Parts: sequence; C-alpha cells; structure tokens
Amino acid sequence: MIRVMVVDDQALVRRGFALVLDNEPDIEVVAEAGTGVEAIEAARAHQPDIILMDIRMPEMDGLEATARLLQTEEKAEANGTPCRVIILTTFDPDEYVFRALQAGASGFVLKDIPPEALVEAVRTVADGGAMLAPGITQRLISQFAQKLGTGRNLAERLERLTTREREVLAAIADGKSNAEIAEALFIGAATVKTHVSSVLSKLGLRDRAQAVVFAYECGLATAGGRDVGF
Amino acid sequence: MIRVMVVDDQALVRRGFALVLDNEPDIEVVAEAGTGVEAIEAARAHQPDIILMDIRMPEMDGLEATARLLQTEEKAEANGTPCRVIILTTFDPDEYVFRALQAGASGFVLKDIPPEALVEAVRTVADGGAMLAPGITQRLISQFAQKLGTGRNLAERLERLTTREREVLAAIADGKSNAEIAEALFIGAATVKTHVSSVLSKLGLRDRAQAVVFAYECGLATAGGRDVGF
DNA sequence: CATCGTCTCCACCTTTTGGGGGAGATCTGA
DNA sequence: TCAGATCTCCCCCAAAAGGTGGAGACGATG
Repeated sequence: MIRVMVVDDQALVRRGFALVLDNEPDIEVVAEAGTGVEAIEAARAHQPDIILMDIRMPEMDGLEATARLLQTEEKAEANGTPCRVIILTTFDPDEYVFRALQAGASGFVLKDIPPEALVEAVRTVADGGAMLAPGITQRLISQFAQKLGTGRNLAERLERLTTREREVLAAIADGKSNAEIAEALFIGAATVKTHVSSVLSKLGLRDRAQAVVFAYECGLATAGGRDVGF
Repeated sequence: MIRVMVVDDQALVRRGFALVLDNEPDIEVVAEAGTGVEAIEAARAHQPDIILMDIRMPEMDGLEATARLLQTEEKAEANGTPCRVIILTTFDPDEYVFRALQAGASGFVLKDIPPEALVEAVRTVADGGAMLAPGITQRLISQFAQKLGTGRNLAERLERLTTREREVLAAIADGKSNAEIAEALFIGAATVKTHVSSVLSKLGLRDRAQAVVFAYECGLATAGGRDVGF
C-alpha cells in the first residue's frame, strides 16, 4: 500500500487529488496539508511514502518545504521514511523545475495531467523511479545533451596528447602548480614543465588557465565532482 | 495520424511492436527496418514522424543511425520531417543513455514496458515531449541536481566579491590574461592585477588556474557554452 | 563631515610560468 | 636493427603572475 500525502493550499483541489488517489486499491491518502509548515508537521506525524506538493502556498512554499523535508531525512537516514516528493503545479518555469530537482524532488508534473497519469506517476515514484512532465523531460534532455555535446570536437584534440600529458592536464585542471604535479606524479619539476609545454602547444593554448577551461569544456574535468578546498 | 517506423533486427519483436501500435486508431506503422542502414533509407522513403529504434543491430547500431538521421535532418531543416526518435532497448547502461540523448533521441524506454505505456510514449513524443524510462529519469535528475548542487556553497563565497571582482573572475574563467582583461574592461593592467589579487585572496585561491576551477565549480562559468577557440 | 568601501592606478620585488634548446633511457613497430 | 615516439631531466632566459604597500577619486552611509 502506497501512503500518500497531498499538499495544496486550495482545499478543493487537494480533495480532488486525494479522492482520485484514494480510489485506487493500492494507494492510501494518509494526510493532507495546506501550507509548507503544515506539510512538514504532517509528514513527521504520518510518515507518508509519497508527497504530492504544490508550489504556491502561504507560510512556506512547496520548494522550501521539499528541501527541508528531504534534508532532515538525509540526516535522520536509517531512522525513518525515505519519503519522496512529487511537485504538482500549474506552472513550469525553468526556475521552479531546477529548484525542485535540486531540492530533491522525484517528480514534477503539471496539474492538467489526466488522473490516470497522476496515479501512474505516484506508482512510478513509489517504485523508485522519477516522473517529469514530458516537456520538462524534453528540456532536461536538451540541456544535458548540450553539456555533453561540445565535448566531442574538443575530445578529439585531446587524443593528440600522450597518456602522460593527459595526466598532467588533469592535474592542471585540478588547480595544481607544477611543483604539486611533480609530487603527485613522482617526477621532477623539470619534467612537468616539459609536459605542460607539450600540452599547451599541442592544444593551441597559451597558459594553464586556458588549459583548465579546455579541460572543463571537453569533459576531462566536470563541475560538481570536487571539493574546492584547495 | 502519427506515422511510425519500427527498427529492430529481430523480425518477431519488430512485428510485435508494430501490431501493438497499428492497433491504435491514431497511430500508423508506415515502415519497418532491420538494420541501421535500412532504417536510414526507409526513413527517407517513408518520412515517419516517430522512429522506434533498437540499439543492438547488425550493419549499423541504433545510436549511430539515430545520430545520422537527426544530423542530416538538421541540415535539411525546413525541407522535411522533423522526425523524432525513441530508443527502445533491453539494456540501459549509462553509456547508451548518454549517447542516445546526445544523438538527439527524444525518448529512451526499455522493452519491458507495458504496451499502453509504449503507445503513450509515442503520443507524448509526437506531441513534442520526451519520455524516459523512470529509472533513467531518476538518474538524469540526480546527475543534474548534482551539477547544480555544489554550486550553492561556493556561490556564497562568490558574494564576498565586489561587482568588478566578479567581472574580473569571469574574464579569468574565460582564459584571458591580465592584459586582455584590462583591454576588455577598459582599465589599466595595474588595476587588473589589483582585482586579481583581491579575488584570489578573498576566495582563498593561489593562482588564476584555481580561479578558473572555482568559476566552473560554482557555476559562474559552465561547460558547453563556449567556443574554445582561444 | 568623517568614514568606509570600491575602483582606479603606481612601484618594487619574488616566484612561477612558459619557450628554446639539448640529451639519455625505453619501447615499439617497420 | 633502426627510426620514431615517449618519458625523463637539464640549462638559460624572458614574460607573466602574484604579493606588498601606497595613493587619489568617488559615492554612500553614519
């Protein structure tokens, strides 16, 4: 049985969704809430598996509430509900979507979806999957493809480098100085200089700063995978 | 009426999908193909709206075929079918997914989905949306959230900088030398040095290379939006 | 009005970087 | 076996970068 909580400030809308879901044999609406604050309290009290969350609400909006819920969950971890959130809204501006996904939402669907699709979304997310409105999936894909895309042409230039040179480039893209690279690779400082020169010359770059840019643009280095604790 | 082409090297599987789809009143299967090469020919001949594409095939795999189809489309543009591809496969290793999305696919679903869901996927994609298998959507989201996520903490450090300093940092992240920055910002080279020093000191960085790393990690600079034509 | 932050610049100095050579040791493939 | 590529290291040198300290101008803020 999938335990669901519906959060929306409009009681009528809330009841509508609740009725649709409660009508399913495998879904049970265990709580409702009208504000973000209420949502957080109710989630603690009723431990739902899935939360359907509106964005525009008084007191605390749905994105904020989602972030808080999933954040405290992280800390509690083993303790309780690995509850998952589906954002359910009338609008889909990019800003909302990104903030929602960043907050940890597992779904983002528009209120105009047919009831069966909503039910399906709940089941999918309860099952560990994620569900986005088709148009949003579309944008997510194109943004993603864009980030991957440019790498291609540049990655070819990368192949002109020897293995050692690529290692050095990676170290440069890590923010290391020549001395640090020497230490990291167990070679002399002079050798590092030689490799750095080769890298710059082969890639048509002027200095290590441009090398860092190149590394990020071609995918050798990627944002999001670091502690910038230099 | 949605014109669909089914591409799969196993005739039995192909027919199965074709029958399911043809059974829908608003969908018409106009062609079938058993290899990537055939798929490209058939697509030209029959101008389908949607192509269901298997990955593992003789002669040319589905990803390659997808890339070629959508690439030539781009060139033809106004000319013909803005045809869209749904990858339909048994496996979902990340590598395939990424290559598929990069090739321009609008969907990536597994062959074990229920027939109604397949039909729904076709309609969604024909309608301009995109459809991914739930688990894939999940991974796409987490990868995306990760990229956005790290930026937060670092973006706060960014706020310690003055406007001018952020501009200078952005220029550094562009691969510019101090002299070039001076020219770009219409200030003296000495001034640039001052700003650079402030940036490094305020952010706790050692040199401009680390500054570039920082800029990418905090989202001030993002991969994919550049010509690395230094 | 005095102070603070910001932007602009200067001079002096040390360190790092990058370019130009050259050279020995391996290893691989023709 | 010999040519070529790669990795390693050296020297010298010029340019760039980075640190320190100081200074004038401007606007906001108390």
